[in-house]
Amino acid sequence: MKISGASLDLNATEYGITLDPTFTMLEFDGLRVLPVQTEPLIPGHAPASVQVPAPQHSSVNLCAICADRATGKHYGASSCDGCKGFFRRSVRKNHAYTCRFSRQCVVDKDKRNQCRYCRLRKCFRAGMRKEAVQNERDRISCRREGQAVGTLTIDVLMQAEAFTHQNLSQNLMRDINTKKIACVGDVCESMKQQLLLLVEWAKRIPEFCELSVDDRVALLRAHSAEHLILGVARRSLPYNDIILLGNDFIIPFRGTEQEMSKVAARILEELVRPLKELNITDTEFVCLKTIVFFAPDCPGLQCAQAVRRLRFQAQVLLDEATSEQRGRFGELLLLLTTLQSVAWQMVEQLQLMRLLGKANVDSLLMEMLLGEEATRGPEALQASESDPEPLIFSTATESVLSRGILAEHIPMPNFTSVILPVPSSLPEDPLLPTHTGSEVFTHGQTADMTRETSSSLAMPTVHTCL
Amino acid sequence: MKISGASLDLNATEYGITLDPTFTMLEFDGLRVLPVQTEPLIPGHAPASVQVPAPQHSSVNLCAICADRATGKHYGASSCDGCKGFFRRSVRKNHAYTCRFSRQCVVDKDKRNQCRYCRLRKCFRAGMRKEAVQNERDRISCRREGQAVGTLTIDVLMQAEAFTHQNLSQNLMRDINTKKIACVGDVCESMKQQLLLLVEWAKRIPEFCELSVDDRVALLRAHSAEHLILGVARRSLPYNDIILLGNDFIIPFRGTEQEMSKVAARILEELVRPLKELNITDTEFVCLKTIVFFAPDCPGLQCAQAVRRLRFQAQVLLDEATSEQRGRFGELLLLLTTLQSVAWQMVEQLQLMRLLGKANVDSLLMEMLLGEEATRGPEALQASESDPEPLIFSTATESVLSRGILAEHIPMPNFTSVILPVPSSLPEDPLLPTHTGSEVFTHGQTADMTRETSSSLAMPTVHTCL
DNA sequence: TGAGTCGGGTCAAAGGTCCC
DNA sequence: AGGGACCTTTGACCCGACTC
Repeated sequence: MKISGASLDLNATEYGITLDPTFTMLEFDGLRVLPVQTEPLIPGHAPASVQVPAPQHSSVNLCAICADRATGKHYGASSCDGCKGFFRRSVRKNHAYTCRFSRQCVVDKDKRNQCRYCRLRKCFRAGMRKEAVQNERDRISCRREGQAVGTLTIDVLMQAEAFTHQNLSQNLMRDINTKKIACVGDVCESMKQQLLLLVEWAKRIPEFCELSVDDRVALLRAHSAEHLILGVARRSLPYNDIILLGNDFIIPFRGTEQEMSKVAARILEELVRPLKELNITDTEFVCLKTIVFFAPDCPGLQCAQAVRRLRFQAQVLLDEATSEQRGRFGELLLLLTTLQSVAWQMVEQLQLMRLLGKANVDSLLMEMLLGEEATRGPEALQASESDPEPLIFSTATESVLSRGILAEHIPMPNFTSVILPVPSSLPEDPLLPTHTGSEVFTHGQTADMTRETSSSLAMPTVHTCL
Repeated sequence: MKISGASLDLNATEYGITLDPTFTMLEFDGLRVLPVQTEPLIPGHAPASVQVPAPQHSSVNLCAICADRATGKHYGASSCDGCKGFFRRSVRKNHAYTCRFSRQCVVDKDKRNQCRYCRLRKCFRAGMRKEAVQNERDRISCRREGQAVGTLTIDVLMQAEAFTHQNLSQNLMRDINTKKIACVGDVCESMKQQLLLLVEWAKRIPEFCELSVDDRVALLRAHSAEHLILGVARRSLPYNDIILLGNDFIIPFRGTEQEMSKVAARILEELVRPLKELNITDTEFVCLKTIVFFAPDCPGLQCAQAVRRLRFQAQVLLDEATSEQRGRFGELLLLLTTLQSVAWQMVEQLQLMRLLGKANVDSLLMEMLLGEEATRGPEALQASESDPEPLIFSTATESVLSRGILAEHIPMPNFTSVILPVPSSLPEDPLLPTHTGSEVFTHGQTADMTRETSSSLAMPTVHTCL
């Protein structure tokens, strides 16, 4: 805050009392030696117009303190740069000088640095006002400092994202009209691919890799449905009323299977459309994705506080990435409630279709989307819950219900599994060769990829992917 | 002028951590403007686009960035000449500033030159647009409108909120230990009270009253569960591990009925705890509530765009109410996904208990929370759906499932009802006499209130409440 | 039409920088 | 550890096209 209105007054008083009892700023306004010149200035016209006692080197051109060449009026007095700087520094730092002699030192160009007390006094007497010295301002120089609130950076997130998009440009090449309409099986295949990519994406975030295995698994399980929806919505941004899957199939707004049409319509209407209107950038997208990913309320999280910090960093990054447009940050964040709603509807739909035998849901989807372990049926899961609440239904339908919301907050039981090594930092080359990437993720080679990524076990689970 | 050499250091200490140096403000080019509204605003009324929390005097004359005297609207925000020039120079020269502190510097008349990063960011947040800065002297013929935020104000929201809290202080008087533990019936009673209060709250927002009846009903139905949870979380903030209902019953963290304990635990853990940590203010609370309320994705909404604008205004108000603390706005908004999750779990739990006969769910709860009309069973609702999708289950269990998520986006069929008059603007005295309020909402008089509020029909519905 | 608004621009006098 | 020559930024003020 403002220090020393008081101390400066004290300072001035001190000068006034010891030297010149009549010394005050107001009086100086009156008995100013130099003309106070506040008349309307004509632009381009020198302010020296009025008072011209001496022809050439009028006093306006001379420093009123030391008679050096003046560079203009400063703080109320025509002065040189030296006296200007001296006055500013003295006032800013609230310096208290003392005269070693009898306070009658000559202050001129040569001797102005011999007595700071007398120089400052002459500044005041020449009309300089301490009020004209402003607050310290921002630095101009371009040297950079300051550091991050956390370690999460846009760069890391963008690189992780780039990895999952090596097939995107290829898809864009092909005409959208030549793509085939997806059946339920195609959708499931695409989801599986994307979930594996999500795991790979996460593994490229060093902060994720530093978490415990259980927490990594918990995070991957918790909001995978949102990530699928978010990803598909982003991929579909360039098109109209068409959802483009990761394996190059499409879901049109109309004319698809009933089971998928509702979710598809909501994706297009409630997510793709707003995202189009916002014209979301890549930076914003990865921030949103990261915010969804580091979900501190995720059930069974051991280190929820660390996850909360990471999400905080991510949302601050998004805030900064959007700060040029009022309301944009909020609009993007509010899309997450919509995303959650659509994702849950998709999960319920999937669960329903699985129970009706309309969809062949494999173990990875079971674990990450439906929140169940592939090796067990829903009954086994229920039996393993520690909650003593009596079972209300024992039919498969209960599973639909409980998977939706209730069971989301039942911690998964740990089970032994093979954990593949996790990189402790970013790999030397975070991007796989483009060739491999585009080949692996092309439709028709899904099985290869699955086998490749989870090689040590026949059955893919989140644990084995890590 | 005042001297404040120490202020920066003070700030630095206060802010603590600092942030990423690589950030630049002006790296984006083609950002579009948000939910574009070109609606005709009342000329001459031009509400201050942004206003500082406190003053209610003519904020139109104050600079939205630094609160200096404004010289008019510049680049989309009411601002002073200094901020006008600063914004133009920054945009023209494509400056990239860096905050030396933690990007939450105070920007006011005295300190506006201390951090150009934070000043520029505040310019954007106040509504200034890069596009409004022209390159040369040639003017763009089309005189762009100043993007006014809207008519929603903190004052109106706070007054509406005050109405619903007339009984709060009374409750606080009584010792928390003397309160009784709620049974399921008490919870349902409390919910009904609170839902009626929600209707009254909404009716005190002029912008709500200007919507069509169908839209008003749709909004009230859409997120009532979230409002119940949000309200109960806020009411419980002063206590530890105890949920305080509106009718003065309590739900302890442990020792309540199984059906309620899970939801109660999540409310305490995932909502009350973070809200305590954030120490949410009343202003922030009403903004959050309003954001939840004006849900543009709400099914069956005719005028979704208007609702979107209102939510936009509300989130900008929240942003401004939180702008002094970095990350706070985002943390508050992210609580809404948690709120949604908890609310849905509560609805499923309630649905379950209703089906099991454990809870006596009356018609208002049915309509607002479970999304069904009281006069019909679930079968009737399904039969009225226009969607030709074949029924999969015809048991009551299907209803549980579909109510959860699927049916949320099935538009409710219209039905004739009695509509009580809606005030077209704020009533002369927006607050009912305290006497009436505190009596009506005291526990034990719920039946009276219900009868009073929906007097024209024996059966309360949202329509009749309006 | 004439006052009001909001783009543009200018430049005195603030500021900061950095070698001495 | 200042001093001061030299450069940058600020903002009060003005102009002019356009609107009401």
